[in-house]
Amino acid sequence: MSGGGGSTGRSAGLAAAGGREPKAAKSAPAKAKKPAKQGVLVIVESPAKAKTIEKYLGRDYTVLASMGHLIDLPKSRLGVDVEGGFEPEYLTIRGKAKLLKELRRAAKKSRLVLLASDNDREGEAISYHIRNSIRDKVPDLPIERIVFNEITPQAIKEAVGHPRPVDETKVRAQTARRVLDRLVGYHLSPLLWKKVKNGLSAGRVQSVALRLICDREREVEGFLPEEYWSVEADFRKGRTVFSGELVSWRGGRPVLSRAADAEGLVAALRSAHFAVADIRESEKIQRPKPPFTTSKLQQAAANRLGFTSKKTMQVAQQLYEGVEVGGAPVGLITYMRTDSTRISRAAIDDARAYLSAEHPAELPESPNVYEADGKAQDAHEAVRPTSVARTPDSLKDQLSKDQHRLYALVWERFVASQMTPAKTRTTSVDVAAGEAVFRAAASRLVEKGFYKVIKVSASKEDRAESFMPELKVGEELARPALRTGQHFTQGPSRFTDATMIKALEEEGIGRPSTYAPIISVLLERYYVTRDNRQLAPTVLGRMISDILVESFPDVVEVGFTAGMEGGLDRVEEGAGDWVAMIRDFYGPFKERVDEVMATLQSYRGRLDEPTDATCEKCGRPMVKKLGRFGFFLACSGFPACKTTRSIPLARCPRCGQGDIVARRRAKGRGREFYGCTRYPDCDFVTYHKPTSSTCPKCGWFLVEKTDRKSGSRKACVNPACDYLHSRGEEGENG
DNA sequence: CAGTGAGCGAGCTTCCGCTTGACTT
Repeated sequence: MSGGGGSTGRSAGLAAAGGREPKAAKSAPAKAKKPAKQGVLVIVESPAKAKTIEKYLGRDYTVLASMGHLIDLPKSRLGVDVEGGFEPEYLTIRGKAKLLKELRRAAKKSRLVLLASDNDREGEAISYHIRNSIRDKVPDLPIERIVFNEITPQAIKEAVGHPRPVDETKVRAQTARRVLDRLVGYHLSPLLWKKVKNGLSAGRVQSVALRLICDREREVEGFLPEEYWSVEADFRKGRTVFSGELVSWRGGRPVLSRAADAEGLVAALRSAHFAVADIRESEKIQRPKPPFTTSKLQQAAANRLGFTSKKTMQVAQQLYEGVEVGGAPVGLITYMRTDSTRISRAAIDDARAYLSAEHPAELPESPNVYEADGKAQDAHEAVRPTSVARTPDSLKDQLSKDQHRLYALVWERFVASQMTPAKTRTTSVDVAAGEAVFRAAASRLVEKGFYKVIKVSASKEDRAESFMPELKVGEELARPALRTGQHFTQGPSRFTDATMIKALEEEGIGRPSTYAPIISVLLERYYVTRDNRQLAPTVLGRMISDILVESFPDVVEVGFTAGMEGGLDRVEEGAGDWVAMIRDFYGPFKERVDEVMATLQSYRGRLDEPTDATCEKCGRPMVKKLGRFGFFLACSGFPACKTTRSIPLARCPRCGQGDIVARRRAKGRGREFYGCTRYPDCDFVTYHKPTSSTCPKCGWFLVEKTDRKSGSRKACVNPACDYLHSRGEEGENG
């Protein structure tokens, strides 16, 4: 074990970080003897983790939580010495002073401090800042760093036995990351304040996310759907009916772009004989998916449960912190912010023990192993249940509906990941008729494998099974009923929470703790709207994106973060100097900022969108504006005429005079609801967002309703009307 | 399943990444 004050070393680059360089250990034993110091202080990030670890470590150890970073750049100014060596000005984060004081006081009473923040770049920085802070007050106290990648008694004890100094190269990489983000964000944002509107923001991550949404919108708008037709045949053998699709015509792929083409083909087959030409059987092995990372959890919860990323994280946090299970609160899942699919040996044993009792036939001989993604920082395990014995069913009464559904998702995914594959047998039959070939296929799950535990998380495709009668090659079939169908090619889809996070993760942009906030910030700034779960840019969002792409193309490029990460890796390997890295970027960047600031035209005032509403006071047209509380209508005669109104979403079906507008509870918080402008004369209200369509049955307007299975659909607001718009069956693939 | 109601109109804003409660200005 290295002695007290261990972590000295080459840290010239970090002198910036608060000027708290380790002083060459002064003669330590000079101090007057104090009461014998008891115990070891361990500092982790999360209080829930602290509680667990304290149990594993026993009496000699006190475990406290830092709740993330305690030291950071100031909020109200740049806080980076861009004239000098880019030294960051580090301060105690507002509101964290008390906590930091407590940590120092606890350190003073200890004989050793073990810094156990997360085993990644940010965690190293957290440890570094805490170490410096404690060292300022208690200079001679030994402070060491320990790391572990899973919360099991063995892993913790192992870690405690192998302390090391804080890794200052890693800290330098984090400093570079922090400073770069600050420089980008705090220079680009004021540019937008000046050119567009106060309060706006831009940054390395949010601006790329916005750009992706804007680029996609352009593709959606530019897409021209093309009409095409299909021909299907409903064959019959005995009592079984099976369908085949036309796949070949005169030796090639059929091209049916008009109804007449399809009908002509059907006519040509009028006198054809239908006979089985080919039968093929194939088997497909489907392996279970790896356990959840944060990103995959958010995607699955969005797709299966209709949760936003934000909601997923809120509910996951509840499961992590614990729910009363037979008296004491028990953490039901492991830490929910992770980029790893790794699973501890103990958890694998837990799953295998459960499976050998419940599903012995689906227990593989050896555990399934999921390779860590190369990019993962891997500080935590995958998201999994803390005990497989706590099945979703057994917890049903103790959890809220949302908690239960999310827990089931996590549980099923993890247990399935340690089970045998599923096997599907597909029978594909070609039926020839004249110059046409129809193909019918049926799939059957011949070995259920991991699907035995997939219930809540099963998709429609998972459940689908189809049947095919016994057939022989050459066998003649009765003339089938032929159906033609009109289709249109499907264009690109707008991003949803799920696909946005997937795209960001694939590009290495953002971290598990930031995926949900990225989407939230775009919504809060009114850059983006989320309707029917789809993310679409507002006029403002496009304007911002266009300005940034035009003026700072490299920064809002998806590859920018990857380039930064490359630089950080070199810093971490000791091959690069973080100050040089920042200087190389900042020089040209700042020059460009100044240039744009001086030359770019102002977009202020161009934000107002014309509408066809007229001001009831002066008759001038009204425009759509963005205010502190969102969009509203204002008279274009402002400031001469100060009329404002909320944006009408529909005509009130109850009184027929008022408009339905979006409202929020006092103080701006709470869920949005939609009520009549004539309140309190008319008290019509709904929590469902109005659409522009009217009900074909009763004439009231339709609203968006979220449907657990298939996303959202339109339904009539009229409680006395049962109209439900059924979604088309298109868009099934992808 | 239940759950509900102002005013916005120039002024101090903003980044990314860690983590949870919340001092009273």
